[in-house]
Amino acid sequence: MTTPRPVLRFARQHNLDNHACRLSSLCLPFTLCSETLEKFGVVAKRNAPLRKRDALYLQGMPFKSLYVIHSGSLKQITTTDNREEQVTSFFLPGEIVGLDAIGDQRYSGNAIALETTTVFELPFDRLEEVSCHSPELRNYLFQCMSKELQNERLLMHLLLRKTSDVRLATFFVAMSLRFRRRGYSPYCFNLAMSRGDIGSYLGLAVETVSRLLGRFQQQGLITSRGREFHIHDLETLTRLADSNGRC
Amino acid sequence: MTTPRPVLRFARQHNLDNHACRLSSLCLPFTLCSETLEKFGVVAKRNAPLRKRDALYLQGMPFKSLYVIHSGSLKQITTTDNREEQVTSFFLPGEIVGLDAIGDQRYSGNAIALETTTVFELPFDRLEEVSCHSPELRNYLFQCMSKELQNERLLMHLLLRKTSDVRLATFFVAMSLRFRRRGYSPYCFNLAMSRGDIGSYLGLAVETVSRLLGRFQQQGLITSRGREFHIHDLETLTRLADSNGRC
DNA sequence: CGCGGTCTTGACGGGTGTCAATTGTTGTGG
DNA sequence: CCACAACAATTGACACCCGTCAAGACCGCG
Repeated sequence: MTTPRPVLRFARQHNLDNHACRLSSLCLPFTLCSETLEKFGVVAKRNAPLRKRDALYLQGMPFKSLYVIHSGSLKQITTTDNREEQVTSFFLPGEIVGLDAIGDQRYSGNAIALETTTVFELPFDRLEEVSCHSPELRNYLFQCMSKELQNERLLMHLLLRKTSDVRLATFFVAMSLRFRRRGYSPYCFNLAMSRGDIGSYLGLAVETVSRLLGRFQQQGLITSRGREFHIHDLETLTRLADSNGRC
Repeated sequence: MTTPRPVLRFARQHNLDNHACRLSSLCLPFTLCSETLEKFGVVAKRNAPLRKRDALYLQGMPFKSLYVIHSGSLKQITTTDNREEQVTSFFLPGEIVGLDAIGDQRYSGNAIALETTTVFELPFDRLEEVSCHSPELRNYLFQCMSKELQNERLLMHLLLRKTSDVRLATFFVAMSLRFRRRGYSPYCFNLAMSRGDIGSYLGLAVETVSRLLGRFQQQGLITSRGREFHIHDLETLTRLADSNGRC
């Protein structure tokens, strides 16, 4: 038979030589003083683009670098002992990938490109070097991780006791925020992930996601054509996300 | 009427003078070289004990210090815009409290003592100073946060799609592990939190928790008398926690 | 002893996962 | 360029888990 679709092209892309590149074009979630940004930039290398379904890293690989998404998007999938696959995160442009790998020095899942995606690589040993002399950078990293930890904790614990519609509404509000923060329209965006990915991320069955999308559309909250989403009533969507869930 | 039970004694305890104290007696989740431990110890101050229901800090208070539990236990409760209260974490001896506050420089919930509890205070500005000259300490902090982030992410996303029995089994297995790591028996321990706290943490109704405890007991997996738990069959409990949930 | 809070147990209904069938979309090869 | 296969998304029917409400038991504490 024909060679199976090469899901992973990690080796290939890893052999390419990278060129140093400024990060000034990245709208990072926090503001950095230009000096710190500079130092950050010195460390960053631009990698060759990933194509859809390529892996940036694989679960269990030794941790070497953090990455910042330049364009495109990633999902992180963790496989449990049980052979269950679980989407644990989505990453959009400007967001830092791999923070959860520092702890045990291994990546905690497969990072898969959802579309053509380019990233900057931040070798962690270089980061550590630089952070010796730059308190700003050090604090920046601390803040990134702490914020993510806080978000994750609160969001997940909230979602645990909420109905599917609240979960999905929360998802859209969060996505809208992330796009707004990047300077894009918070009302109209493409989500490269599949319904199945969204379901896995939110702990819902694909069918439920699909049904809810239909209902939201019927209620005039959003319209979805394929993977393009328009948000018409962000306010009630937000109210729904903040609501008790079980009413 | 009599003065209402003083739930919060933060001010009182904060006015007491603290004395410096070694952390060597703490079984931290990761091993530190003695030199780093020393430096850590220089920073630590021992605080006056908290009584049950006292708060170590309150949601929204400016972040100043991390804390390490010496004895006792804490829960962290976050109140949403909606006046919903959500238990986001439990902290046992040796564990670090407050990591999720570094990001926005404010504590993200109320830290409430579940029993008489003593903590060491680690003023963050001192930590930052010391971490300038100690790569070990810096890395240790990074690792703590990263590990917690990874745990939280995977655990929560897994729980999202699991049935109540799997959630509770997971909770017990995790607790058992945490006690074992501290050198205590993984088969017999006291959990100072109420059923309601456990339910909130796992996203389950109190009644469900109670029913499940009954079922587990009936199946010979555990026995529970009040807040004292004996684990009889950790293996099947683990298998249950790792199972698909919906079978 | 009696009160308030915590825990347990029962009955009921709605939300959501599972299974199954259909349609739409993407990508590959003739 | 079309045909076909593989995959993704939608829609419906049904069962069952679990949240809600309600009542009662247990416990600590004054």
